[in-house]
Amino acid sequence: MASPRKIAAQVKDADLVTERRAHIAKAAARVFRERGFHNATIRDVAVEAGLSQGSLYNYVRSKDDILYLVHQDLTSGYAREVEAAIAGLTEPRARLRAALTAFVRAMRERHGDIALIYQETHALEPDSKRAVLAQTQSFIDFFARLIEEARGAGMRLPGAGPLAADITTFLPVMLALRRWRLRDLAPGEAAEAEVVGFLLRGLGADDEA
Amino acid sequence: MASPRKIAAQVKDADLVTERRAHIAKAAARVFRERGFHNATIRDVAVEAGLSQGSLYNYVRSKDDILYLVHQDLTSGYAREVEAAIAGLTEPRARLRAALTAFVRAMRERHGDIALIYQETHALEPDSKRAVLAQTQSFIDFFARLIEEARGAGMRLPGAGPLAADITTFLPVMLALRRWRLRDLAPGEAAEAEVVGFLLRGLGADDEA
Amino acid sequence: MASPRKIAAQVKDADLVTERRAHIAKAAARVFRERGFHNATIRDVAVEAGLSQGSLYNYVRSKDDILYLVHQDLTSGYAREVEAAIAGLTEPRARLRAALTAFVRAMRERHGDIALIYQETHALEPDSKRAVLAQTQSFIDFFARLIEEARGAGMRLPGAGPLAADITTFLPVMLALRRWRLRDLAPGEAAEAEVVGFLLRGLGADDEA
Amino acid sequence: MASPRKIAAQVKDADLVTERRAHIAKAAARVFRERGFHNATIRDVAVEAGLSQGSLYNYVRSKDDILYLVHQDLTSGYAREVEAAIAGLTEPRARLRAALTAFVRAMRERHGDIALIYQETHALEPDSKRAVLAQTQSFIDFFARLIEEARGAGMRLPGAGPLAADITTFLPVMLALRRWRLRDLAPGEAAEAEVVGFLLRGLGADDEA
DNA sequence: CATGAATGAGTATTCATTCAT
DNA sequence: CATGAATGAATACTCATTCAT
Repeated sequence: MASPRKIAAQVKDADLVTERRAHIAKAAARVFRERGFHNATIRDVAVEAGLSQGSLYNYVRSKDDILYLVHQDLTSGYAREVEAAIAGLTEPRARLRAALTAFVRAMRERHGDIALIYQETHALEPDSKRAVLAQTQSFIDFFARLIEEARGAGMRLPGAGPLAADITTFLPVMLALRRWRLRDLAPGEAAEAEVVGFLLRGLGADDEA
Repeated sequence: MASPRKIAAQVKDADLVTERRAHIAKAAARVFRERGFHNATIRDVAVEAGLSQGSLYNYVRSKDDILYLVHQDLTSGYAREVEAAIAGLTEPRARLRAALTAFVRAMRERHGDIALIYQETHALEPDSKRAVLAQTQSFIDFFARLIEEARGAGMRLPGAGPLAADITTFLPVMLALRRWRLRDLAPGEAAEAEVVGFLLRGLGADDEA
Repeated sequence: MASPRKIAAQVKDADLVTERRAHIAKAAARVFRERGFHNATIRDVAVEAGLSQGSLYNYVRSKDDILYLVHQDLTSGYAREVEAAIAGLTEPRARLRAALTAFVRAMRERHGDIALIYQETHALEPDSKRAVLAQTQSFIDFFARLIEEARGAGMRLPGAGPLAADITTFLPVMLALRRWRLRDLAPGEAAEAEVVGFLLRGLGADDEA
Repeated sequence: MASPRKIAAQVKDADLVTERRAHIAKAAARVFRERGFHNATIRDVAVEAGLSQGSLYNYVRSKDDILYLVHQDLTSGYAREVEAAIAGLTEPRARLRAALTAFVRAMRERHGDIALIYQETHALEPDSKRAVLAQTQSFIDFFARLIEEARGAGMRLPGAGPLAADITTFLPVMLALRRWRLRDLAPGEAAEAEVVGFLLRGLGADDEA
C-alpha cells in the first residue's frame, strides 16, 4: 500500500541491504526511544547496531533515512498484527471487532514505539513525512473499509460518520501517549476493554452490552 | 493549579519579567510551530520577539525555559477558554456539554499549538516535563469533576468508566494531530460536531438525539 | 614609590572615590580568591561590594582596573606590614632580621592573597602589569637597601650576591604557593622559622645559631 | 609515579592518540605562553597544531584536557632532565649536586613553561589539578630522597629541615617567575650559580667554598 | 550619583557526513 | 564491503560594558 519512499544504498547485494536495514531499524528504534531522535547520535545507532559509522552509511544516506526506516518498520509492524488478527475471519462484523481489539492491544503493548512515532514524525524531511503519512492513511482507509463491510453485513452503526475510521484509529493511541497517567490508573487489560467498549458505543453498535 | 516550575530571572522588575515572558512565549510558539523546537535557534526566537539574544537571556535561563514557557502559555490558554465557556452556567449537565464543546473547538482552532505540545513535550527537561504533565493532569481532573457532577445531577452516563475523563480530553486532540487528513475530509464545524457526538454516545448519554 | 597607574573615575568627590575603591578592592579580592579572576564576573564583585554594576563603573573603568586595584591593595598591604615591623628599630642588623621575619609571616598569613597575586598578575593589561611590577621592584629594592645597610653596620653576609634581595623576597612566597603541601607538613610557625633560618644561612649570616 | 588522570579519546588507535597528544601539548604550550590559557581559544590551539577543531576533539575532551596535557608534558619534561643528569652517577653527594644544578638550569632555560605552570595550574579542573599536584609532589619527594641519601653518605647538611626538599625545589623557580627582573640583573649562568650556592649554604653544606 | 536593563561580540563543544585505506 | 579518522558548520550561552532614567 502507498508508495514507500526509496532509499539509495551503496551496497549492491539487495538481500544484504534488506536484512541490514531491518537490523538498523530495530537498533535505532531502541536508541531513539531511549534518548529521543534529536539527542541520539549516529554513533549511538551504529554502536547499538553493531556496525561502524562508515558501514552504516553504506545502507542509509542520512539520519533522516534512519528515522524513516524506523517509522516504516514500526508502522508496518502494528498494521501486520491487525491484519494477522483478522486473517482467518470472514464474517465482516467479527472482522471489525477483531481488528479493533488487536489494534487497541498493539497500542498498549507497543506504547514506546507509538509514542516515538507521534513525537518524531514531524522531524522527518518532507519527502519522508509524506511517505509515512501515506502509510498511515492507508491504514485508516483499511479500517474505513472494515467498517463499511460490517455495515454492509447488516451491522447497525448509526454513529459512524465521515470520521469514524479516524476516530477508531486515533483514540487507542491514548494508551500510548497518556501512559504516564494510565499506568497508575487502570490495569492494562481493563483499559483496553474500556477503550474498545467506548469506541463501539460511539459508533452506535447496539449489540454491545 | 499544580505547581508551576519557577524560572529564575536576571531582571528584578517583576512586572516587566511577566510581560516580557508572555511576549517571548508567543514569539517562541510561532517559531517552534514553524521550524520545530530542535531546529529553531535561540537567535530565531530573539529576532521574532524583537529582542537581542542577550536580553532574551535576562528573562530566561535556557532554551528549555523557553519551551516550558510556551507549554505553560498554551496549556493555560485552552484551559482558560474552557473555563470561560462554563463560567456563567450552573446546571451540571449544561456545564459538561459546554466544556466539551469549547474544548473540541479549541483543539481545532489551536491545532498548531496543540500539535506543538504533543510533539515537543518529550523535549522538555525532566523538571519542566513534570510540571507540564502536572498541569495537564489538573485539566483532566477538572473534566473528571465535570462528569461526576453531571452524573450527580441525574445525567445517565453508563459508559463513563475510569478513563472517561482521559478519553474525553484525548479524542478531541485528533482534530489537531490528524489535521493533515481532516482538513480535506470534513469542514471544521462538522468535524467538531461529530467528535462531540461520538464522545457523548461513548459516555452513554442517551438524550443526545 | 614607583609610579602607580592612574585610574579615571566618573565621580568627582575624590574622598568618596578613594573610599569606595578601597572597599571594592577588598570585595574583589574575596571574590577573586574564591572563583579566580577569569571565572569571577563583574556582577559577583558588585554584589560582594554591595553596589550595583552601574555604580561600580563609576569608580572603575574596566575589569582590569579592578584587578589592578586588588594588586595595589594587596601589595601595599604586606609592604606596609613590613615597614611597620621595623618602624621603631634603628639598628640595621635588627632591622633586616625584623623585616625578614615580618615578611615571612605575612606570606604565610596572607597566603590566599599572595597566591592570587602570583596567579593573576599575568592577566593584567600591559600598563597595569608594568605598574604592579614596578611596585614589586620597589619592594625588592627596599630589601636590597636593608641588606646593604646591615652590611654597612658590620654584619657579615658573604653569601649575599647580586640576587640576595630577590631570593630573600621570593623564597618566603613558598609558604603561600606551596600551601597545598606545607599545610600537612609542618605547623605554621615552624615553617616560618625554617625559612628565615634558611635565608640567613644562605646569606652567610654566621651569628644565626 | 603518581596516578595520571586518564583522558578519554574518540580515536581507537592508541599510538596515534599518544603521538597526536604530544603534538597538541607542544602546540598548546606555545599558544598558552603567548596569550595565556583563558585568552587562548581552542581554535588558536587547533591552528597551531595544524588540526581542525573537530579533529582536536577526537583526542581531547575539553579545553581543560588540553591544559592538563600541557602540564603533564612540561612537568615530566624537566623531571626527565633532572633524572638524566644523575643517570650515570652513583655517589650520593654528587647526585644531589648534579640534580640541583640540572634543576636550576631547567628552571632558567624553560622559564616560559615554568611560568605557564605556575600561572595556570589554578585554572585546572579539580581532578586535573589533583593529578598535577600529585606529580609535583612526587618530584619533591624525589629530591627529599636525594637529600636523605647524600646525608646517609656522610654529607653534612645541618640546615636541612623538614622543608629542605620544598625549598630546594621552589627557590629555583624564581629564575622563571622573576625573569622580568633578573634578565637585566645578572647573566644567566651567574644567576644559576648564585642560586645553587645559596641553596647549598642554606642546607648547611660546608664544603661549598 | 545610583540603578539595572540592554546589548552583541565571543567561544567551547557537538555531530552528521565523507573518504582514504 | 568495512573501517574509523577527519572535518567544519552550527549553536546555546556568557558577560563586560553602556546608558537611559
